[in-house]
Amino acid sequence: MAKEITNRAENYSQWYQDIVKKADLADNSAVRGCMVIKPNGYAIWENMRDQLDRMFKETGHVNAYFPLFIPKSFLSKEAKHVEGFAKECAVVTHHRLMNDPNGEGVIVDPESKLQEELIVRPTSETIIWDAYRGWIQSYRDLPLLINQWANVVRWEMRVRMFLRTAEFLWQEGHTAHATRQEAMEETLRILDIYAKFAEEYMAVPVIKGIKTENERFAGADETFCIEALMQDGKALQAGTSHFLGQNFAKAFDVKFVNDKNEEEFVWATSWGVSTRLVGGLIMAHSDDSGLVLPPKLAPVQVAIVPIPKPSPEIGEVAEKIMKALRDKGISVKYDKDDQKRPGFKFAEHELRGVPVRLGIGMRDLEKGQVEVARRDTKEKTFTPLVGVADYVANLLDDIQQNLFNRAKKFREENTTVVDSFDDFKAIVETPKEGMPESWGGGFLSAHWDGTTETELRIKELTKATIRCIPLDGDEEPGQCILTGKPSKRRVLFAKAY
RNA sequence: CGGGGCAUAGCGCAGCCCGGUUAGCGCGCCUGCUUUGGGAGCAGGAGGCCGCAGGUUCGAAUCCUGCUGCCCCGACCA
Repeated sequence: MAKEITNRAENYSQWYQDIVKKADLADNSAVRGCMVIKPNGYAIWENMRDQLDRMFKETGHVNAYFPLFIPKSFLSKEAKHVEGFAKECAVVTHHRLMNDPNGEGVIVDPESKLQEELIVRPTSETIIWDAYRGWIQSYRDLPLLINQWANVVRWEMRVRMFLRTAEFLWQEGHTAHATRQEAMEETLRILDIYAKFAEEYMAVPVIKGIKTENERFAGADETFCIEALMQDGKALQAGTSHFLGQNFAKAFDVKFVNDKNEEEFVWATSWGVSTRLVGGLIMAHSDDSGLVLPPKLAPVQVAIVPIPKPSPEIGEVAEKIMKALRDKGISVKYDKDDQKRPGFKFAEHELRGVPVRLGIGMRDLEKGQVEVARRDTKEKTFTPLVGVADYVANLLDDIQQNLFNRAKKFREENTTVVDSFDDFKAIVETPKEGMPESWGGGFLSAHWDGTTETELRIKELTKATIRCIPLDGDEEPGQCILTGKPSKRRVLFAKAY
């Protein structure tokens, strides 16, 4: 059939792409590395955005908007920061086009060269801290808790729908604080929000941790992250929260006067999640029939399919069910297309990841029941029409929980404690039965001597990197799996997206 | 940015090696009839500058050169 998708175990990345395309989430665009997010995909992002926005506001943050363009000179003010992003910046050099004198369309007007070139933001620390200098004088101006929803551009070599695109949508929080401790608390508060969002809304279990120096955000003193495991045994960094210390305050000369009338540099954080989360959501739950969405983020939570086709009787019942569901805040769609047969609609709603499908036929009406199909397990059952809204509401909760439990069980089964480099290598390199051919090996918990040199050597030998030093990891003396040198605790390795 | 593959109707493909009338097939689309509890059947119909630009030839989807885009695998990254 036209809508068939590649088997997940056969070719994971093709499977992923098939879902993105056939569930109508996104399209490739005329510009390499950029994508068109279609209504179906954008609706998922909107749900994510709305929930996160709520959580940010509940913790005292406000939204603002800073410019897309950053003067080139700003990037170089923070040495590490420029090092991190220089290789992937789009640069605006001119501001005008003109008709080609040779009649070949338009060309860049050479007369319109900018005095100072502009960088399309890869992230906004620099332009925001330049603005903050003017906003902050006293400790009474702090903390400054600002978030922005924006697009950013990072000129990536290799792109993948949602997971890594040249332009992507995200939120970036940029906060300013009077003390180191306050800034650190903010960094961790946001990390908790991200973890809660991932687990409770995306139904994706995450490990909270600290990045190694090597994986740290350019310009940060400390980077915290949430890491999730995808169904092909590879890790996905789902969100980062950075403790920036006074690096940007010093680079942009942002000082404040404390309550003892002393001048100090401001302490900072920044944090973000992006449309990458949509990619993570797809890879965490979906199956060979298509997208599987957690009810809390699904644009359509319930689809009602008349069997065999719409009729006044069925329509009347469907209306009643829809009203009852909507009264409970459940989004529902009545599929009244009379050209398509039920089987087609079933497959279509499964492909699009609708969590619950209700089927109503004349037989059901006679018996006063509806057929209920859940997307996560594909189980079907019948429930009385009376009380169907309560039944569905409970079922949605159950699906949400089941997806999380399933993903968590998968992660637990694919997290291995390793004590020798041979075992480590074997786990990373050995394909796993029933799993995609590109199996990444899952999470590996192992000892590491704490040096970047060893980290890079392990990456070179196995392609696995240190995803994080888990926050809840216990101190446990041991020996580095590569060098045998002493280690205080285990860290989490994986092949990563 | 390196290595490999692909580019033919909206989507998926055949044809190309070995050049030769109107370029095929499946799905989708349009019309009609019959169907209808898991991707309907029949009949008719529309839809193509064969990725782009050059070249070879009487003649190019097919051969040659260059370009562009996409995919896979590496290096880089969220």
